[in-house]
Amino acid sequence: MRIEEEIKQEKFKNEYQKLLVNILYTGHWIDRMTTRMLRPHGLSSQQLNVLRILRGQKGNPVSIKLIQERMLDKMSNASRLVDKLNAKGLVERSQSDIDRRQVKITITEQGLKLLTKVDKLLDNFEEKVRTISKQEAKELNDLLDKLRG
Amino acid sequence: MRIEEEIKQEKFKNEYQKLLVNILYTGHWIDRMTTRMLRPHGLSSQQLNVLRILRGQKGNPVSIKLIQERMLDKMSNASRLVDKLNAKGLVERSQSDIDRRQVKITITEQGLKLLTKVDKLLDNFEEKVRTISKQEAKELNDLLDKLRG
DNA sequence: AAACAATTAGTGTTGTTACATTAAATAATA
DNA sequence: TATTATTTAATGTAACAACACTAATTGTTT
Repeated sequence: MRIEEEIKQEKFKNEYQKLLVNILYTGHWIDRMTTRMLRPHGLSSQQLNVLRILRGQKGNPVSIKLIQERMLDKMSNASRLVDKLNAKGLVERSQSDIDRRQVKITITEQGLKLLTKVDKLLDNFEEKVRTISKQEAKELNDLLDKLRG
Repeated sequence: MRIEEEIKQEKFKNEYQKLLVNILYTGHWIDRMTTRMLRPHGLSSQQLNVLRILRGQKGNPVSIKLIQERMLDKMSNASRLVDKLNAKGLVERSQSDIDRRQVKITITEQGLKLLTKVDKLLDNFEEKVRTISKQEAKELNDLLDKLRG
């Protein structure tokens, strides 16, 4: 559906302004979809992001700082997100021996299990997005990268 | 900058998953930029969105429902946003005569003035985005529309 | 007309985000 | 070594978002 119809605005100042709106809108759209899929499992999309980062480290403990750097939304409070995941038993925290400022976070078995379950759901969403070809997806990726300069 | 570098993740499951992440990331990026530009003027990006919708109606009074439909983020509380704008003297509200459930919102002179000031700032941001060609911007727009199905 | 359904705005609540600030530990420098 | 700067994590705060729910009004059906 054209962005003009989605937000019922037929005219934009130019193609660039329309693009900014379109990216924002599509981002919200993706966020909304994934949030809804995650809710029944008690996860927010940011929490999922953290879990995936931890899994990406193959069980190696990871500092809050590293999580922050890798997050989609860098300004969010990794500390508090980890708190919540910890309360649910999905991650564990321990003190670092080398640097006592640092905290080491690892994903638990339970966390990994939840991830695999949730991944399947999100695969379904990804399927829906395959209305564009692989080549087009690559073009989009390149253009977005270029856009951010 | 490539998305891989931005979030320090070198591998994605496939081009589609990368695309979802890339759109989310770029959306946040745009949001962050505009939020920062607006802050000195005491506006949030959602509030700006509402003001622009009102301006688009050329002074005609508009219901909360219409605002909601046209907003980028449809689930947000148009009521409360209008409250804030009203408190700042940027919009006015009155009761509708035909349907007493409805409320009519109009943008004030002050609101229009603020908008033109802020528009200039945002034009600067738009300039930054012109690293891609007009043709590429159009391609991006079309692909995003196609993606959402 | 009466009963029921739908629409419209507003509110209560919970969680999240952005940003500033603090506290503790470590690194760098005089 | 003592002092200062930097790094790391945590927290306080204000604003915003998502969703469910309520109240008032209007529309529809019998």
